[in-house]
This record gives sequence, C-alpha cells and structure tokens, in this order.
Amino acid sequence: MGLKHEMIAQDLAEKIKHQQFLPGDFLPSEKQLCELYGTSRETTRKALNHLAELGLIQKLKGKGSLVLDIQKYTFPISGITSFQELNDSLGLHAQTKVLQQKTGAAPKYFGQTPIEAKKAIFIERLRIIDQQPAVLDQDYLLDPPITVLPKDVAQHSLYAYLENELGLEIDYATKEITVEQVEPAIAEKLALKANEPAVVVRSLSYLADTTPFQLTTSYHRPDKFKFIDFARRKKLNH
Amino acid sequence: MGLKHEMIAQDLAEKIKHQQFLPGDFLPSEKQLCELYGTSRETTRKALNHLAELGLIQKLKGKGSLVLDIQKYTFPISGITSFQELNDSLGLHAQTKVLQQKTGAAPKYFGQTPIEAKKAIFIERLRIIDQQPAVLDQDYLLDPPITVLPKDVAQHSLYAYLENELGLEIDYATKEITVEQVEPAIAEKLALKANEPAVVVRSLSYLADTTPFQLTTSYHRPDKFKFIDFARRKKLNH
DNA sequence: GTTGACAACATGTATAGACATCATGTATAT
DNA sequence: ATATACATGATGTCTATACATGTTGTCAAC
Repeated sequence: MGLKHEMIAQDLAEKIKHQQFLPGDFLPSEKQLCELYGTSRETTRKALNHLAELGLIQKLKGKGSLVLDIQKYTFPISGITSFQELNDSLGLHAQTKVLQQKTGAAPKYFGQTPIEAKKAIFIERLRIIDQQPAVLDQDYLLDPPITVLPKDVAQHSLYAYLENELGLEIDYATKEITVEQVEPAIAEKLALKANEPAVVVRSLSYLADTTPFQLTTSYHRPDKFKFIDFARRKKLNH
Repeated sequence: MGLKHEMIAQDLAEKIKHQQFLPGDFLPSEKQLCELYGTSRETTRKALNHLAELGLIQKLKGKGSLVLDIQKYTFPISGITSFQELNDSLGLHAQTKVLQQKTGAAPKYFGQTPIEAKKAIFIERLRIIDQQPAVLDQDYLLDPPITVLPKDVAQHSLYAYLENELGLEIDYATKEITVEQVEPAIAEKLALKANEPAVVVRSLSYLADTTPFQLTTSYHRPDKFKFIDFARRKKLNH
C-alpha cells in the first residue's frame, strides 16, 4: 500500500541522499522516469514537484531536474520533525532525560488561540548532547485526543507512538521562535549563565482533521541552537 | 497574462484575507470552483493545494476545504520575504537608514558553500521600528548577475527592483538562524547592552536558474525578534 | 565562420475522464 | 427506535492527450 507519486519521490530522495545522483547532475527526464516507474507523466511530475519543494532539486524548463547541493543537515530541521527523528537522522546520539510526566489541566491559550481541551498530559524532557544540556522540552498532549501515554514512550519517540500505535495523522503545526529571559528553574536545568537568555520555540501541532493535539515549548541553550531552513519564494502575499 | 491556477489561488487567498471566507467555513466545492472560474478540476486542485501548503486551508477528504484560522501576521514571515514587503503587509511603518553602499570583493564562502562571483555590491541598512534600532542588514549583491544598483533602491525595495526592473526571477534561499555575540561595531549600531547577543540570520538567495545572487546577514535585537512559521509534516526523511 | 531555420526533446499548463475512498443523509428492514 | 444498505457528493489518485514554451544541436544559406 503506497501512493505512486510518494514512492517515486521517496525512491529518488534516497538515491540523491546516497549520492547515486550528485549535485549538478540532472535526473532522468520525466519521460524516462515514467517508463522506469511505469507511471503517467502527471504522477511522475507530482513526485518531482515534491522534491523541488523540499529543495532537493531545481526544475529547469526545457532542460531537466537539477540535483541541488544540500548538505545532509540542511533538510530535516525545518517542518515538523520530532527530536527523536532528528537525533536518528543526524546521528546526534543525544540522551533524553524525562524529568516529569503527569496529568493535569490543559493550558487555556496558545498565544491568541484558545485551547478547547480541558485535560492534558504534561511531559518535561531534557535533551543532553555531549554531556551538556541542550534543550528543555515541555509538552502538553491534549486530552482529547490523547487519553493515556504509556510510561516509556516519553523516553523514546512520542511521534512514533502517536502515528504507529494510536494511528493519529500528524499533519501541520504553527511555530514561533523568540529569544527570552526564562525563569530561574528553567535556566538552572539548562545550565544558563546569569541573565543569559534562551531561545524559545513554541509550537502548536495539529492532526489531519484539524484537531490540535500537542502544545510544545522548547527552551534551547542559545549556543547550541541552530535553525536551518530552505524556503521558496511564494508570491501570494497580496 | 497569468496562469490559471495561480490566479485562482490568488483570488481565493484575497477573499480569505478579506474575510469573505471565515475560519471554520468551507470553500465552495472543487466542482463549484471549476464552474466559477471556468477551469478543469486538476487546475482548480492545483490552486487549492497551493493554499493548503501555505496553511490557509485544510483539505478534508469527503468534506471540503476548510479555512484555517491564521492570524494575519502569521504567514508572510516564513519563506523569502523582503523587509520592505513585510513592512508593507504588516503595516509596521518602519524606517530604513542606508549606512553604506559600495562595490568590492564578494565573500568567498557562505558556510561551506563556495561563492563563484568575484565582485559584489555591499549594502548596510539599519531598520528602525518605533524610533528603536531593530535589525541591521548586510547584503552582498553578487556581480554577476547584478552589476549596478541605482542609488535610491537600497532605501526602498531591493526585491521590487530586481524583479520588476531587472526582470530577475527570485526563487529560493537557504537560511540559518543562530544566536551569537557580535562585534562591538554591530552591537553599537543595534544599541545592544554589554554582552547581549544578537539573533543572526544568514541567508543565501538564488534565482530560478540556480544562480546565487544575494548573500545576507541580518542582525536582530533579540527582544525585537520573532520568527513565525507554518509547517506541514513531510515524510521523506527516511 | 556566422547566422538562421528547423527538428528533437525537455518541462509547463490545461483538459477530460475513470475509479477509489470518505462523509452524510435517506430510505428500508428489523 | 435502531441498524443496515444505498445513493449522493465530496476529495484523492492516476491516466491519456494536447498544446505551449524553453533548450540544444544540426544543417543549410549566406
């Protein structure tokens, strides 16, 4: 079970990552890819457009699909990616220390957005890289839709549990990055110097049916923080 | 002159922004939109998918296209957007002070990416919001492809000049956000306190033909910095 | 040698149609 | 009343085709 255009995109992405296509190379033409995968042109084009959005290739009219020079660490960071996934795909071998897990009331607001769910599971986790605290994550998993969370999930991949065990479809999120002074308890956990601010990433994540399910605040040590993004120019802003 | 699917997307985006469709509403069905705009279904769907990528709507299978509740200031910030465009679309009425404009050698590297162009136009601009310095932009416009820059362009919109006057197609960029201690000259221009770090956004922007044309370093006062993003979960990371 | 016309091939845009899947209301059978 | 079955209309995926436009090499004319 798999959609054709996604499988083509997946396959080509793998081949680019494994350097079977090098930056500066052209991918096979759409016609050749159609024959190769046994699909129609529109389907092949859907896959190529997906890769272009991700910044893996650049489509040049009349010429072909050029493989771009994206360093490995450039692409997984933007978008919605769990720390565990990042850890795996970048080989960070970071350590996760679960500081708290309890149930309680859900926050009433995220910025100006009111939160409907009344209950939530609260998790606090410290991410340690090279024996140094790097990130403090505070998560509220909203109930509904998430009613229980087995004890060991927070230690491993939350997203894998939600997607694979509960069958939830994680779809989109809004994020906000600021730099702030944080309360002493948090500063202490991150081993910040006196008056040193933290990078605060607040995000609200939604399922495919538009139900919000997770509210996260991540506090990053500023010297460990790096956000890398690939963006295409969109022309729909009035 | 305009592509059908882009014009539909543009039109629907306008109507959403002007609240002719409210968050929680469904857009007309694809079939109705086809009749309304006199287009085929695939063309209409291209427009809707574009809006979904931008976070303006959520498509629900079997139901329709739901208008999401995105605050105005949520969407223009991500992607590639010039300060001038942001200023206009958010009504910041910021002030731009051009500190320097000169020609010289281009930097040799951007991170690990080597830069081919030898010459460049260097511009330094201070963005002032509410009488307070907020951002210091240092731009290198690479030569080629940009050989000259009229004196008053830096004061207004650089991107409008490049796109409309020179006919260049600005297409994509890579960005990197970090928090760093900056050199005293820069700290002074931003009126930073002693040892106060700045948010540094480094970006390399490209034309549609993959030519890099601009190398920007933006230094933000941390208390004025806010990065807002809408992201969809992509599943192509192995 | 340079230019120009042309063919071959690439991607870009748009259309029409088929079939699958999901949501929902309605009518029927129990 | 409840449950089942079905029809309807929505979006999702895929195919086949046509034509437009950009790129490049070739070959002929000058």
